[in-house]
Amino acid sequence: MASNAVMEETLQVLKDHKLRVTPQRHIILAYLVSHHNHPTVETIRDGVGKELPNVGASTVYNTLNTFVDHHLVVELQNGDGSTHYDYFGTPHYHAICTNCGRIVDVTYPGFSDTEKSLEKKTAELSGYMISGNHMEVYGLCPECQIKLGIKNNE
Amino acid sequence: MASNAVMEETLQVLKDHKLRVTPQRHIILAYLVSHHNHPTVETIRDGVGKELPNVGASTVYNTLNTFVDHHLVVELQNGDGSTHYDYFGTPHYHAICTNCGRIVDVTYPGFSDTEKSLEKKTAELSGYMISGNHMEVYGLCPECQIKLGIKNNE
DNA sequence: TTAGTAAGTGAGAACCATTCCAATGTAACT
DNA sequence: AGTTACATTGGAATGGTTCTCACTTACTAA
Ligand SMILES: [Mn+2]
Ligand SMILES: [Mn+2]
Ligand SMILES: [Zn+2]
Ligand SMILES: [Zn+2]
Repeated sequence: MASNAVMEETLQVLKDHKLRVTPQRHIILAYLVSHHNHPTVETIRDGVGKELPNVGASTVYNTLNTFVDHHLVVELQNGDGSTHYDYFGTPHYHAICTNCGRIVDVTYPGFSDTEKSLEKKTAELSGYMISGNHMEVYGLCPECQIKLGIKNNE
Repeated sequence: MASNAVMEETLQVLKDHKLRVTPQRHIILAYLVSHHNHPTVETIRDGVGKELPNVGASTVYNTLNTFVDHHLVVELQNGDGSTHYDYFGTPHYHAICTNCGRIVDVTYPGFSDTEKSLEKKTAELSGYMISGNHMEVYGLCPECQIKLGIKNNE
């Protein structure tokens, strides 16, 4: 469940974006703000089951699509067939395990400069009017390295 | 249709990867090598219709998945609902139009260094054993800028 | 405070890209 | 040429996402 502070913060975020404040939107956004597990729609429905026992799947999809349109949330595919969602409060990118699908956040000092530089170069070379980017790095997560016998469990 | 040189090149690529050389694989790979339009499965089936009039959809999917497994081809989503495929002979990344879905190739001198640096930092920070990355930049393509009245058609 | 209204919700049907299946065909090796 | 493991095919199945529409609700302007 989301803390009082998170509920206030998300209420303000919805208002700032001129989105109608419905219980569904408020609770789903609060869930995303307080969980960084890159959940699927199914995971989100389970996660908000206490507060929204009868929320429709279409409502969750509609809500998330609205958040994506307003750039509050980003979509991620990790190859397991369903879309994952991520509240994007602070800039970061993702490392995705090619074996188990685990998604972890990554950032480092200077990442923002790398990003800006990539966008600037892209604008010059392509003529596109840039609005954003996605960077993902693929590999085996530490657990899968052990599981597959590639790295010893020290 | 693919040139003789492309047919020889792709034949060798299949052999190098120890893939059985079937007409379907040979022709589909040749199509991808000689078309940089980031086609969907439907586009590919149309494109090889002359040489493979009765190719099954499942064969195209199987073939492409095999190529992806062997890192010959990468998958791209541009939000239009179906997957796009790209022969990845030379490293580059993509600018994707958020309005019409157009995908264009981008690269610049030093891009490879940016990539390597990102992968190295990611390995250090996440513990993942890195095998690759995807970088995408989003924005409005020049045509859509004009179409939407954001840029004047000079 | 109270309509009035545009927008959001929910259950289920529909959609459709992709995968699965079982039968048939074939590339590669001997 | 014979063997065999693998590839191809068309059709059925799958399943994540969108659509439909009757109902409800959050905002707004008297
Ligand atoms: Mn994240
Ligand atoms: Mn490309
Ligand atoms: Zn893993
Ligand atoms: Zn465009």
